[in-house]
This record gives sequence, structure tokens and C-alpha cells, in this order.
Amino acid sequence: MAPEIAEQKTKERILTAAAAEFASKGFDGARVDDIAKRAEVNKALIYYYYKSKEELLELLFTSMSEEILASKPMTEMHTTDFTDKQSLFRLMNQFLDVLEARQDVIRLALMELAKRTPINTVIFSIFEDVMGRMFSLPEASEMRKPENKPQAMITEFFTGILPILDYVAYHEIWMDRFGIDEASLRASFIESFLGTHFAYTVPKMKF
Amino acid sequence: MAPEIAEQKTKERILTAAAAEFASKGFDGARVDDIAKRAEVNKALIYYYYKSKEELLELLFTSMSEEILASKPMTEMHTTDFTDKQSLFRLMNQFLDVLEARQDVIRLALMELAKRTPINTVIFSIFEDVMGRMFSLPEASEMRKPENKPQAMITEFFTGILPILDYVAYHEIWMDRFGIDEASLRASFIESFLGTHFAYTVPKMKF
Amino acid sequence: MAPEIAEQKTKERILTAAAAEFASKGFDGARVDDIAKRAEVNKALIYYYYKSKEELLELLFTSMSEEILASKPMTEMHTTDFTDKQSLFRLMNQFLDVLEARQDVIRLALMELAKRTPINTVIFSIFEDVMGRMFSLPEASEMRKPENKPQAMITEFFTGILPILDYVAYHEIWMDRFGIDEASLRASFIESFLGTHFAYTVPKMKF
Amino acid sequence: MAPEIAEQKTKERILTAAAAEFASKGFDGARVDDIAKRAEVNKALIYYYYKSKEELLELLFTSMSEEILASKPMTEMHTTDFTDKQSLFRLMNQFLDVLEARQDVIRLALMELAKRTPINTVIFSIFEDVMGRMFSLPEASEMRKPENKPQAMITEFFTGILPILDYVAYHEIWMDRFGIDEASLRASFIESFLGTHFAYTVPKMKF
DNA sequence: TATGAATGAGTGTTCATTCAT
DNA sequence: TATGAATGAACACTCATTCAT
Repeated sequence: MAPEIAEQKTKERILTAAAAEFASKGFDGARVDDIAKRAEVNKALIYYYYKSKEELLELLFTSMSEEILASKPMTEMHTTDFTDKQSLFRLMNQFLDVLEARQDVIRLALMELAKRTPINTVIFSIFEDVMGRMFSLPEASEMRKPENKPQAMITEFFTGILPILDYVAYHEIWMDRFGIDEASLRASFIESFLGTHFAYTVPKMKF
Repeated sequence: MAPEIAEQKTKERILTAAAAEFASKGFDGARVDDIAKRAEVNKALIYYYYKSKEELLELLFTSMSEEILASKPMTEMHTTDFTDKQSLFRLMNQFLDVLEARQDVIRLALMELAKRTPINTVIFSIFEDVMGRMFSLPEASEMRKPENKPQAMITEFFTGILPILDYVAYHEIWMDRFGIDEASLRASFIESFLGTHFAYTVPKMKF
Repeated sequence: MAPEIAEQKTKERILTAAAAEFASKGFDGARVDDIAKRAEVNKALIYYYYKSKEELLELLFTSMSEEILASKPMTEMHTTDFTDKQSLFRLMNQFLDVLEARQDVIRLALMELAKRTPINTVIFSIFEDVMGRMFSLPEASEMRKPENKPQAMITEFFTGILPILDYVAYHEIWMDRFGIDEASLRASFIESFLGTHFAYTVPKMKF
Repeated sequence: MAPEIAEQKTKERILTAAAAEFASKGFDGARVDDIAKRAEVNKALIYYYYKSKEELLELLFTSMSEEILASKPMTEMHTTDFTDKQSLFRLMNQFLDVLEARQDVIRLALMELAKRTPINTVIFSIFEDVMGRMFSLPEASEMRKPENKPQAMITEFFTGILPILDYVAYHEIWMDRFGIDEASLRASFIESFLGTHFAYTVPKMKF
């Protein structure tokens, strides 16, 4: 095995472990010791690869952000027919797949955002990027082009992006609490989401 | 001044300070020292009145929960005409007033809920209580009576309760980031909320 | 009820509670809070009556010491016929009664003595007083008058006083551990004690 | 130097320092800070090697117990001629050597035992082990085989084991107080012990 | 006498980080 | 790359003692 590969694997394992620990206990509640244990590496090795606990958080945020923005549903959004419920359903499914793959970090990002003076506002960065793409969607998408941009942003953030992130962050707890399987929950959520957010923002959507 | 009153004040001040510290740094990130400083009391006094840092969190959660459920908009919900946009607007405004008075603790509750194995699920408790009230609303409220309860709950949670709590938790950051005043932001949010969630759940609402 | 009487009672109750707490957890392990709880008084009241936790210990030691040295078996020792087993048995029983009434403090004194640099050496004070009385016993007592005083003191301390104090301190644990009743244990102990210590120091004892 | 040896040294040094601090101030009176200072290590290092202050105490007790029970005088007891004063003297000397090497922990064990509800009863464990060996001594040892076992145990505990432990625990204070050298004190103590305890339990001993 | 409130100095323990190898 | 050992600075919590009434 080439040494770079071994390094890569170890280095990556640490980041994955950090994400899991941060998501399960919050950044402040997580312990570097536990990250090391979970990654099955010596604690000091974490500091060989990374500068600090803080850096792990930042790397996690940027990589999550990049992954999401480079994902298929994100880049291919402009080819979607927003008036077709089937297409929207497919798009939402793809999007949720991408987000759920990084749900650890999304949870974390939400926790950080909830603090009064959040240092990390990845969620806003992603949101702003997404908004940019939306405003450049072709006319064919038939999305409501509101008279004022602030209103559109507020709608998109509080009834669009956030409910989706909330779903990603909280769906497992919901499954546990109400004993429902993932597939049904997701289908129901998308149904609700289409009926509320998309029905409002894409008035011409055909149900 | 009667001794009970003096005690009340100090004891209460600690709880308030705790809410602020927790909301600004998260439960694990908050320091008892800082709570003491903010409340302007001796640190040991905190332990004279409360058992532990943990207990502060729990008391905060239960009192918030009780306050919300006993609030005017909550108890008078069944007298609201859900088909009248004006009434809904008024109800939402009242509700947001109540929630914003406790936004510290709501923020906290959201952070806790985001952890993989959240110990505190006040939000679910409140949600379940609210759902109970909703299902017992009079026919006249004209709310969509969905064929299956799980779907209704999912809609209510992910596109109803959560966006509202998100608004309460994140509106200040939004104001900071996008330089918008509170009144406008709230008006816009309610507008979006009525157009999405209520338009869906109260089909007969007259715009 | 005259005020002095009430005071006496409360003040005394504190001392008794202190003895119990000290005996059960050691001086350093005992908490002033627990003493107050046990005495059913306000914690601050302890400091109204006594200067400090330390003072409680000292008062306990001096009162115990005085009580023992003024006790009947102590003052009437010189009238005992040491050659008569019955008389010795009776004397030992009286002595153990006196000591057991103060076993809390005796336990404490032993704990303190075990520390490398014991501040409180009540046990030595008592021992030295007892030695003085012994050396002034009438010839009739028939106690062995050893050629050298140090040897006599060593015998008296390590095979006389200490086993008795040990019995007082540990007999309850013994009862618990070996399921024996107090009367049998005491009878057996005295039997052993007469057969060992007294058989040696009073050679003319008639069995 | 092999790493295990370096580790051993530091780890061991902590335990030794703990024994000294505990013995000099009692378990509750001892400070982890002082243990660290005495061992010349960083306080946190103590928790790197050991779980808690409590664990230090327990390890001290078990190692002391094992050492004593595996010691030469203990294992070779059955080859001793109990009727020969010289042999007994030698045995006692060996035994005291072993015990004095661990006098810190013995002191500690006595302090713990004196508490009303002692958690650590190592002394009883050792005692019971010793009793087992005694009852299996060959006939040739000529020890008194008492009609009833409880009586034998009580004799052995209160006039045998305890005076010996007391000697180990208190002989240094005695030396300080009465200005006697160790050799003389020990010789006198053994003399007294043979004349009392052994004279009673080994009636055929030739003086 | 009695009490609820308050406090300074600790107390055991933890933690992110660094060192030496 | 990897690790066991080590550390300084906290950290939540406790305690004997005092204050104000």
C-alpha cells in the first residue's frame, strides 16, 4: 500500500469521526479523545494532521458546503421542469440524498447558527449561493418572480431551505419517536413541502 | 422589601443569565462562571439555589414550555377564524410575540434537538400538545382534515412549527446579515408563512 | 421554658451531631451542613455557638477526656482487687460502659492519632493520666511492678489501653461482620483481655 | 531506558506519594494537588494513570494486602516452632519488618476502619486470611485449640492482630513522644506481646 | 437566638494541546 | 507517521465561614 493512501485514509477517518462526534454532542460537548477513539488513531496524531479542534469544524463546513454546491441536483437544477410534480419530486429526492449524506455536518451547522453570535454561518453562504442560482433560473422554470427580492429571500429561507435542512437534521429523531420508516417519512415530507413551499413559489405547478 | 421578593429576584436573575449564556454559547460552551458574572452573583450562590448546570437547563425548558402552552394565542386559538387572513395575521403576531419573549430557550431547545441523541425534546412535547389542540379545533376553523394523521403531523411539524421556531431563532441573525428591520422581516415572514403553510392547511382561507 | 435551658439543649445537640458526623466520616470528611441537618439547626447557628469546625473537635476531645477520667471505674480503680477475676470482670464492664458512651469521639481520636503528625493526641493524655494512677495503686493490687518504667508503659499502651479502645471503636463492625450479639462479644473480649493482658500484668490473679 | 521502566517509575511515584499524603492527612484531608507536588508530576498526569483519588486508595489497599499475605513470615509461619521464644521473637521481627514497610497504608486502613460505616475493610480481609492459615497450622505448633471458634477469633483480633497493627501505626508517635529509639521500642513491644498474647494462645511456650 | 442569603478559596477532575521519541 | 507521556488552564461543583436581618 502506498504511504499516501494510508495517510489519506487515516486523515479522512479523523474528519469523519469528528463529524460524528460533533453531531452527536455539539462542538463544545465533543471531546478530542473521543474523536481519536472513534477514528481509532492516537490522539496526538490528530494534531499532526490538523491544527486544532476548531480547524476540524471549519474543514467540515467548507467541504460540506462545496460538496452540496457541486452536487448533481444543484448543478442540474436549471434543467428541471418546476411545473411538473414528478420532476420536482425527483429533484427533491436527489437533493435530500445529497444532504443526508452530510447530515452530521448540517446538524452541526444548525447548532452553530442557533447561537446568538454564530461564528460559522455556512448555512447562509450556501443559502446565498442557492439564491443566486435561483434568480438565474430560466423563465421556463415558472417560478414566481416576486416584486421585491427581500420577500423572495425570506420565503426561500424560512419556508424553503430551513424546512429542508430541518428535515435532514431531525428526521431520524422523528422516526425514532413516531415509529415511522424512512421512506414513508420522506415521501410525506416531500408531499407537504410541494404542497406548501412549491405551491406558493411555483404557482403554475400542475398537481 | 419582603425577603421572598429579594430571593425571587436573585434566583430569577440567575435563570435569566443562564438562558442568555446558554443561548449564546450552547449548553456545553456556556460557563457557570459567566452565568454568575452576568447575573452579578457569587458563583456558589448558583449552587445554593440550583442543583447543577443541568438543572438550570431543565428548568428553563419546562418554564418555557409551560409559558407557551398557557399563552393567550395558544389558549384562544380555537376562537380564531382561520379563513380570515387578518385574523390569522393577528394570531401569528401574537404567537411570535410569545415565542420571541423566550427566544433564548427556543434556540437552546433547537440546539439540543439537533444532537444525535437529544436528551431534551421539549420541542416535541410542545409540538404534541399543539397537535392535540389542533385536532380538536371546531369544524368552523376550516382546517384541512387530512385522511391520515401521520401526514398531517409531518406537515404541521416540518412546514408549520419548525419554520416558526426557526424564525424566532434566526431572525436576529437575518436582521444583522441583511440589514432589515424587525417589523418588515416579521411582516414578510408571516406573509410567506400564510402563503405556504396556511394556504395548504386551510384551503378555504380568503386572500 | 427558661431560655438558658433551650440554649443548652440546642448547643448540646450541635455537639452531639458533630460527634456523630465526625465519627462516621472522619473530621475532614464530615460537613458542617450535615452536622446542622443532623442537629436540626440552621447552619449559621453553629457559628453562633462555636468558633469553627475545628473547635467542635477540640471540645469533643476535652469533654470526652474529662468524662472518662472522672468516671466511676476510673476513680474507684484503687479499691478494686486485681487478683480476683470477678472484680476485674466487673471493673472492665464498667470501664467499657463508660467508653462506649463516648465511642464516637474515641473513634475520632484513634483516626487522628493514626495521622503521621497528629495534632490531637488526647489518647496519649488520657493514657498518661491512667499510667499515673496505676503507678500509685496500693501494693494490694498485686500488679507487676516492672523493673523499668518504659517497658511497663509500652505493655500498658499496646496490650492494655489500645486493645480496649480498639474494642470500643471496632466492636460494632465486628458484630455486623460476624453476626454476633453485643453481650457475647463483650464477654468474649473481656475473657481474652483478662487471659492476655491481666494474666501478664497481675501474675497473682486467681482464675 | 525502556519506556515501560520510565512509565513504571512515574506511575509508581504517584502511588507512593498518595500513600504518604493519605497517611499524613487521612483520605479526605489529603489533596490531589499535594500528591502531585510530592510525586513531582503534573496533577493531570495522576488522572492519566488513575481513574480517581478513590482508585488510588483502593489500589493501595489491595497491593498492601497482597504484599503482606505473600510475605516470607506469612508463608513460612507453619515452619515456626511456636513453643520456642527465640523463634517467636524472630518471626515477630520479620513480621513487623514487612508491616512497617507498608505502615502508611496500614495507618490508612485503620482510619477507614474507624469510620462508622467503613467502605474499606481490608483489615478484616487480611485478618480472615490469617485466621484461615492459623487454623491449619500443624499440631506441632502447640497453639491453644479453643473449644469455640468465635472466642478464638476475638482473641486473635483484639489481642493479636490489632495490637500489632497499632504498634506499626503508632510506634513513630510513641518514639517522638517518649524519646525512645526504634530498636528498644520494638524489643519491648515484642516482649510484651509474647508475654500477653502468645503466653495465652501458646500455653506450652518456654520462656 | 435564629435564619436565608451570600462568598472566597478551594477541590477533584477534565480538556485541548504539546513533547519526546 | 505514530505514540505514550506530559502539561496549563480551565471546569463544575463544594465548603467553611460570614452577613444582614
